[in-house]
This record gives sequence, C-alpha cells and structure tokens, in this order.
Amino acid sequence: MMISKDLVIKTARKIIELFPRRHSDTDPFKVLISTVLSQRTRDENTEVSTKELFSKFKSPWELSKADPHDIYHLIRAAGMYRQKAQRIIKISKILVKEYDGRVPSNLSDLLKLPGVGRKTANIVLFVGFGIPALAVDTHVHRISNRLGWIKTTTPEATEKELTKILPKDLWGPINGSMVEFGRKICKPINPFCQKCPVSEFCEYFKEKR
DNA sequence: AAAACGGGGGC
DNA sequence: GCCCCAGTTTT
Repeated sequence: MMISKDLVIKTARKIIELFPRRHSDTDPFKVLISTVLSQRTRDENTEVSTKELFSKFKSPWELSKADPHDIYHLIRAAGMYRQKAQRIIKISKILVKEYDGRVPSNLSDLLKLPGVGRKTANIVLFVGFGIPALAVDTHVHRISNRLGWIKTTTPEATEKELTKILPKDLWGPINGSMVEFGRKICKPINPFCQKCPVSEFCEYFKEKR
C-alpha cells in the first residue's frame, strides 16, 4: 500500500523547510569543482580544501595549468586526492578548450567531463544554474524508501520514480535537505526516530512499533 | 557486477 | 576498529 502522492509532497516540503541546505557559492565552476571533490566525502572535509584551492586557482584557465603535485596538499582532506586532482585539472582543460572557459549548463555536456556522473551533473545544474534537477544519492535513495514513498532497489529507479512524484520545484532542494536530514536524524543505522519531525508519516517508523 | 580510489569523523 | 560520506571509472 503506497503512500498518497499528496502526502509525499507534503512531507518533502516539510523536510526541505526543516533541513535547508545553504550554498555559499553558486558560481558554476566552483560548484562543479567542489562537488567533484566532495564525492564520497563529507563536505566539511572539503570546505577548507576548496577555499584554499580557489584562492590559488581562481578560474579554469589557472587550474588547467596546475601541476597535480601542487594541489595534492590542498585537497588531501577530500580523500582520493590524486585521482581528484587529475580530474579537476582535466575538467578545467576541457572547459577552456571546448567551452570557452565556461561550465556547460546541460546534462549531456556535463556528463562528458571526467569524474562527472549523474549526481554531480544534477547538482551543478541546480546549484550552479538554478535548473530543476534531481540528484539521487545514498541519502535520497535510503530515506525515500524508508518513508515509504517508493519501493526501489537502485538509485536509478529512485530517480525515475521521484521525478514522477515530486513537482519540479522540489527536485533541487530535496537533495541537499535529504543530506542534512540524513545526517542529523535519518541515519543509515540507528536513526533518531524519536526526534524525527516526520515520523508520523514514515513507514519504517510505523513498522518498527 | 565488483573493485578501486582514500582521508576524516562518528560511534 | 569499523562504517559512512553531495560517486565515478575501470576491470
């Protein structure tokens, strides 16, 4: 028995309202690079890294000419720093060469960039360009199923289902809010259901009782 | 489908 | 010490 679409939307809006995610910088280039650095990494770990990185390399032109060894120490805290260094330099080179130094604002061009997959591309589209885009990560996938919005086994299926259920104006905000909600309350293991503001609308909570 | 990439924080 | 993190690429 699936939860009604209206209730899903209502709950989604509540999560977005209670767990907002602020974006300090919405410059597409910075969003792109910092999101690549944030992959499989808590964003606290990359905040300092990106700040120092952008103070030294302010544009794709500058970053494209960087030596990987010169940025290892700047982004080390992000983890996978050798791979990520190589990727952001390569990305910068492509931006300079193919896109006149600008970040493309469409999905297919973004996906051509090394280290940019569906999730990263959609984050860039929404945060950098304000375009409605649903980036399904582990939080969105886990929480949507836990709440009983959908029954899916893969993030791809989750993305497909959620685009059908959620109105476009929620596609962008839901991602960041799910991350905050997932970290503070709806954790992968031992979620704080007793503190959860939407537990009354949650299948997982209902079944637990 | 599974492995590899990786340091940092929470418990 | 073990698990997880605004995943993607390679095998």
